Amino acid sequence: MPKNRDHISITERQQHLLKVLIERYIGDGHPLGSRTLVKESGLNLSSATVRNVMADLEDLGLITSPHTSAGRIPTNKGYRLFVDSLLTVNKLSSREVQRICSNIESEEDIQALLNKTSTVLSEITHLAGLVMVPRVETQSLRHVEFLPLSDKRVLAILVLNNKNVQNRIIHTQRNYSASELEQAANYLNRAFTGRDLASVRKHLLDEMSEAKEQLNQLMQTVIEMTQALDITQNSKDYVIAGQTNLMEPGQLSDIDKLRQLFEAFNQKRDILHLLDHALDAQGIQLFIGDESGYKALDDCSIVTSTYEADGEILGVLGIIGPTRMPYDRVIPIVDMTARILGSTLKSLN
Amino acid sequence: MPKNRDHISITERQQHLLKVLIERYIGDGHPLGSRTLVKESGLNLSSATVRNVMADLEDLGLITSPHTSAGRIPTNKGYRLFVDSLLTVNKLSSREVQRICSNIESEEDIQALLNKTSTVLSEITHLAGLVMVPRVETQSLRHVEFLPLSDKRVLAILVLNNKNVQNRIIHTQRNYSASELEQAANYLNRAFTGRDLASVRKHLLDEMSEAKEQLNQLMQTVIEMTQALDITQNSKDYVIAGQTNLMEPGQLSDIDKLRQLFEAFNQKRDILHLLDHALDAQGIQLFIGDESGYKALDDCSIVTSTYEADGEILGVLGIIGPTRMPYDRVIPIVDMTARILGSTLKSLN
DNA sequence: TTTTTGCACTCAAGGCAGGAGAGTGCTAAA
DNA sequence: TTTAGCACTCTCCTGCCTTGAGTGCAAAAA
Repeated sequence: MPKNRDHISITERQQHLLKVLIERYIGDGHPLGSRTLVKESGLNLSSATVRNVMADLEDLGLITSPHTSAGRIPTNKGYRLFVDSLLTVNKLSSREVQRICSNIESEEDIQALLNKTSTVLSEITHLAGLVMVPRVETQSLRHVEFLPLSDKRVLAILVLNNKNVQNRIIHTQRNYSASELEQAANYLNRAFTGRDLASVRKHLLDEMSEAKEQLNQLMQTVIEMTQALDITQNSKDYVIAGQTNLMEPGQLSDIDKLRQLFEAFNQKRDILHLLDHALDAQGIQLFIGDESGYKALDDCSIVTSTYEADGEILGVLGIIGPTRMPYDRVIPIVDMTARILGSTLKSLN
Repeated sequence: MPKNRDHISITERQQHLLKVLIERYIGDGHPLGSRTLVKESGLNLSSATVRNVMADLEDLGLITSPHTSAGRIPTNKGYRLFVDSLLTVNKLSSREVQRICSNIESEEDIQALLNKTSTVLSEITHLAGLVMVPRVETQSLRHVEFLPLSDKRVLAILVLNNKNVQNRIIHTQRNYSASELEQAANYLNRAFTGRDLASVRKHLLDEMSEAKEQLNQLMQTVIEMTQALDITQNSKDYVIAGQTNLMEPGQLSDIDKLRQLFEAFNQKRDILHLLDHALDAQGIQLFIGDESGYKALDDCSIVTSTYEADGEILGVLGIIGPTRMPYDRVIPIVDMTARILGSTLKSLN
């Protein structure tokens, strides 16, 4: 994750002009020339002076020109400096907060909740919304159920808190009868309801490490069912909404880039890696352009925030859009949405 | 569903030339002029004669020219005539059949199975694959489970045959205790396991219509749980794969059209309506261009087939792509995939 | 009557030149 | 350090011309 934190020190004036340039460019997408910039900046300078400043900023790698005589646009490095030290984020209007709340809080099914959150993010920002599903290992067990299938397989159904129902097929050493499985499920339900998955699993694995022969029939069954709790496998996933916003005229115009991006969405792998990274850091995180390290995301920025309940990080959500996006609006929106989702999840238990 | 079946009668020669023109156009995407067409056709005619024929075909609305002096391309009506009476479908090579089989049959989870089927369809045709999830009402009940939630709500979990696990939250008249719900579930499991959902529901509704007071406590609970079986609500869904194939250079090139199409995919509504229509007719169904009746699909053709097991139609699958697609290849692929999915689903029970 | 030949016509696309507009970099003066 | 002046460089648009592919029509040939 190459992040240019090598603290470039630039003068007040350079800062101010860079800020104005980026804000303006984000606004209308046109490269800024010295003439327009000096007018916009409110400074009492000639365009020639501004030209010199711009040349310096270009030397620092903060802005660039698409071609001779076309004005300047920010580079990724420029955006990075901008969001790190120049950006003034507006607080959300209470109307917008209200809008997010009312959309999210009405959902009672967890899948619908995540979908809705993603949709709200995309609609309010006109970008694509991403919501990673809450980490399963932090969720607590509410109920388990096992059904025998043919060929030494068992269908395991886990109900977690938040009405989150998971099911998977596990392969066992031998066939089990319905009543054996029922007993095992009863035992698990009695002993572990309300405990989080990770600790349940750990407890059972510890038990397994004791000499197997000493365990009675029931416990052996229970132990074998433990694999149903191995949620590391397919638990990582995310929900996306509003991809089509990225196809709007003003946005990413190169169809080939767009295709690569959509392929990344479908593959999910790269996006999940990225979200995983964002999960490690608490709070807001930005990936600008190639900072993400994935080629398909080169022309994109991703703004994420972890969401949490009771101080525990449950997952991460955010938006993805072109590098040229209104960061000052997007950042507080992502932040607020994460808070609301966190508290909604909490109240859902 | 406006389908031009007003049997246009055209001469042998017209047919032959139309066939060659369409095949060629599907091949390379360039409009055909009289010169090239006569060479391609193998007929011993001058280009002028062919020009006259082409003029006639244009009058009949079967071909059109994008602009003066640009050769001719098929209209939707032309494609329709082509697939209805001119098309010679190749049988699939056993290698391709093998490819479909080996990909599909290895899946044991129903969701994974549908995803895989969709993916195979898209990969083998280089178009987007669609698979509608099997109609729930034809599936049989394997197991039910009810868990009490707060606020007069109950979480219902239905396990259908095919390892298909569904869950939904239902709102009840009053709060139920865990043991009440357990009894109700036990009753249902004992009485109805193996029967298909529609008949279970009907049976219970009949029972309900009897004077309510006469029912004992247990049966009243059972009756109230019936709503969990009301699967008409959110059961309709489909799986799509390979959308990005439609963004490939040769395919739909207009980004705005593409956006509308992707929006239709996300909305799901229109696509589901269309698939529903295809469900009514047994076997292969084609919608060419605006025949579908949905604006977003104007430049697309959809090839679908119902899939079935034991003579019962379970659902529908197919592909979607530009009107200019290799129908002779696509049709047998869709057909074969439907057969294989049907038999795989059957063996999954 | 059908097919062919010959010819005028149309249109898209590509190449080329010229002008306008926007913007730059450099140098010399303030 | 800032400014003014100026030459220069691009893109973009416009108009113009040419080329090539293809059409439609009418008269001649089969």
